[in-house]
Amino acid sequence: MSDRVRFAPSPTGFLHVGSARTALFNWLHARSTGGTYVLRIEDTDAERNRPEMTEGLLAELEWLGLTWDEGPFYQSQQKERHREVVQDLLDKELAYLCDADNEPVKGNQIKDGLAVRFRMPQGEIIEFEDVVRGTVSFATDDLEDFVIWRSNGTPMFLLANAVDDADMGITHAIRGEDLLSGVPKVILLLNAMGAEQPTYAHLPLLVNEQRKKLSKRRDDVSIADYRERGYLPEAMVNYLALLGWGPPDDVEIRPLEEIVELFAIEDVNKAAAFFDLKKLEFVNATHLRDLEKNDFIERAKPWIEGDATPWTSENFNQDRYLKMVDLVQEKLRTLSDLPRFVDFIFLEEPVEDPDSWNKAMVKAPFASEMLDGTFKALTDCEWNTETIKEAVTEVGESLGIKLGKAQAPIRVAITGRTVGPPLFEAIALCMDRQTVLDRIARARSRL
RNA sequence: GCCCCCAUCGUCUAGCGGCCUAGGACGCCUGCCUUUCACGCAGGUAACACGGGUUCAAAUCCCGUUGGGGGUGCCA
Repeated sequence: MSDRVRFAPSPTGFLHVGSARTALFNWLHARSTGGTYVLRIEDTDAERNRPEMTEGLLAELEWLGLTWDEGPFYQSQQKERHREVVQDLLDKELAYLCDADNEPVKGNQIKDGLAVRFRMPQGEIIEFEDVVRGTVSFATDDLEDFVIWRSNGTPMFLLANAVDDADMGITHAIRGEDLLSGVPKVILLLNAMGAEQPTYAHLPLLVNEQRKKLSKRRDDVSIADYRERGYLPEAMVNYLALLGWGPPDDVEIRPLEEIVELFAIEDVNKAAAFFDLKKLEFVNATHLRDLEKNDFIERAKPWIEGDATPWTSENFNQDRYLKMVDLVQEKLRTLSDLPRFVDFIFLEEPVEDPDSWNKAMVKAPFASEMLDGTFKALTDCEWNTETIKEAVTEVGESLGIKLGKAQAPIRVAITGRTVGPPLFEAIALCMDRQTVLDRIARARSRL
């Protein structure tokens, strides 16, 4: 029989990077073993459960390419089944009723206003084999009776989780280590139901710089935010796969299809992993660079066409943009970097970066001579990359400075920044002479 | 407090008793290239937490210590 795994998030309204990693590892296990990947929404907490909360979750999973084979199933729809199991446990006296003060109440019938607690056996050792952690064991003496049915008539997570996994024939429970200590209770529940227990695999937690579990409150954990900040889904899953697992051939940057071939849940390691934005940026930049040009253009559209662009749609020029793509694609770390690499060709005046101005103009004693000389040289030269480069080079040489330094004031005058695309190509291909001369003159007048 | 888990460069990892004077990647530093750079290339920095065992041999096995994390809800 083939493996059945599930990703079982609670509907918190967005997809967390830690959850995404769990989803990914489940998905990888299913795909690499020919198993089935089920999506189940654990929405037993009625107060927090609103249908729109799951929409974003599903959208982000699809964006990442982690599509499911079955589901989404909603745990809340199994309520009657859950009730049946709880009642059965009451009948067998493996559970008991209790009131709001946790005082036991006589009776063996589920009743509104009363919760149901599972009776923890004494003197037992619960032991299980975790695929990533090895043998793990708990003494029931350290565990307490726990609620399986709320007084408001809804099942608790442990109960619903155990019942649903059993009913759905889940063979492998792959999830975060934060759920490890709940396992003995689930095993007790499964035993009481006479159900088989799945194989467990507890993934190492994703942590922040303080080595604490990534949290919604203090850390950037929303997959949607990363999407909006210009990260590619293939980069996200690629990076996430590297947290807690490593490719046997040391090739880290690669497509998901290859990771599927190499992945094995047994190879996942135990230690918590720091979510390193720097490395994510590197992975993203690499995937961005590897994009075929048309694909890049397609993916970049939201950053080029929306209302949020620094230029107006009338000033945008598609032909010039397409020429710029060749010059900037390899330099970007995220797609959100794109606008500021190309904005100067579409704006009336370049955006002025104060640091750049200070560095290339104020602190460079030759800045005004460079601007004057270049203005003159560009007034009547031919308009192509080589002649423009030559002109700037010559002006620089006449002042005794190399091109690297000489181009800086020109770059800042025209683009507003010291960092940007190759300057002469951008000017020759995407700007007209008058605009360039105007910008040089304007910068000169401000020195 | 109690229970559970974890421990290789700053970070992510390779290593599963000898191939390890510990490999790769990110970051950082240096140099080269050069039209800036967030591109490329070549180098460099840097780790087996500590203490006991076991063994001819330990990063790899065992025990302890220390450190870190997680869990201990009528949240999931």
